[in-house]
Amino acid sequence: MKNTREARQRTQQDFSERVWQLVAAIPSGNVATYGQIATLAGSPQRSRLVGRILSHLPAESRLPWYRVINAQGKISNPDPKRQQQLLELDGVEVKLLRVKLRRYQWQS
DNA sequence: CCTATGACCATAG
DNA sequence: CCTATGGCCATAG
Repeated sequence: MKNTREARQRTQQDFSERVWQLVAAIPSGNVATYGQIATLAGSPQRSRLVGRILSHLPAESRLPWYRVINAQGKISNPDPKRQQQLLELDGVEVKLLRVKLRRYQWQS
């Protein structure tokens, strides 16, 4: 298995596509964690990259990025107000930027 | 190459 | 509950 720049980019592209696919599959009313998405996408170590990928979505994207929060159940988006509002439209309770994972975490 | 910086995470105190 | 720490990975300078 050669390790060319192209090959590396391809695997990262694959990862991104899986992330998009998985995020799109999170049902309304549920949330997932960055680590959960990374694990389901096949790379448990890349939770950080999941956040990066979501942060780079085009503004007009219809992907429900706001359904992804951190492992503590907390919104870690630097601009959390919009995310909280969108989650509440889903019927998810948010208190002090926090969601009860026990209740809302996506059981994939 | 090295350092700094993230929408992260688990663990320890 | 909080902060600190070490680990992780990709990108930018």
